[in-house]
Amino acid sequence: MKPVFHPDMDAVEPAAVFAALADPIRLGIVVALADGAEVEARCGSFNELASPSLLTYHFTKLREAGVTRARVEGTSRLISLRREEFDRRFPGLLDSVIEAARRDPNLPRIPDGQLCRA
Amino acid sequence: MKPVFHPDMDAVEPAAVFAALADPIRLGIVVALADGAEVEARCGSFNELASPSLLTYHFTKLREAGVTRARVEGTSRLISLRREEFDRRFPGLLDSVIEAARRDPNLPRIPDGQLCRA
DNA sequence: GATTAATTTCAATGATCGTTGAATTTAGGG
DNA sequence: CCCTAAATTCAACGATCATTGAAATTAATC
Repeated sequence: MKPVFHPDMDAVEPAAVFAALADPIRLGIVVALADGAEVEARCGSFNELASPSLLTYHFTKLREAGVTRARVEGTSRLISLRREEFDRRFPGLLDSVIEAARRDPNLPRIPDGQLCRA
Repeated sequence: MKPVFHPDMDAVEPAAVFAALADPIRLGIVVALADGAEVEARCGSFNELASPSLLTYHFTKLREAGVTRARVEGTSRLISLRREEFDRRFPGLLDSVIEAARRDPNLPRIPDGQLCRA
């Protein structure tokens, strides 16, 4: 498995972050990761948001914007928010983003307990 | 002068807001409006960020996303942030957005005192 | 009413975006 | 070693994006 690229948080530009958040599916992923019981989630947990191929595309966008992290484990990938690092770089931003997105009625949601790391 | 459209703040979607903020020039406009001495600014105040034609395009994006307001006065248009309304809808978001953008070293800046409404 | 300054409109461009589907990689279990 | 599950890669598509420049609008001023 080839290593996954994660940008230096200091090199992450605000405009790039907002570009990553400018999509309902990606916002849905962020909210699910923030609200889910598990800190890490398999890509497959999001299968009802989009096709696997499209999910890979969206995960890449989020990861390259510094929002998420990906960890390889066997044939799975575990996705999580880069909470602490991101908050240090952009204090308060992720919280208000999540709070804003959480109230959006027509964001794609994934049922509770469907996020798993196993 | 034909009236300018402003969306109902309740109808503004988070993803659309982030799309509006996902551009350096528009972020520069938002920061300038937030930090400038004048609450309202003429479009022409931003002439060194982009051509007039391109500025119109960017102002439209910001306005349709609920971020800014435009008021017609004579041959000019006065741009301002929709602060209170926006904050009521998305508490804390604009503040952390501006704070994040303010620290971006390669955002286009407009010199202090160059914003004017006259 | 002609002139001028501020801004918009419009058509055109190349670039990027979100999406699809089919083919490929990778790793674990029989 | 084969099979299956999980996810990526790749080429293609139409849609939207940021940008340009030339032409049109609009209103204050002479």
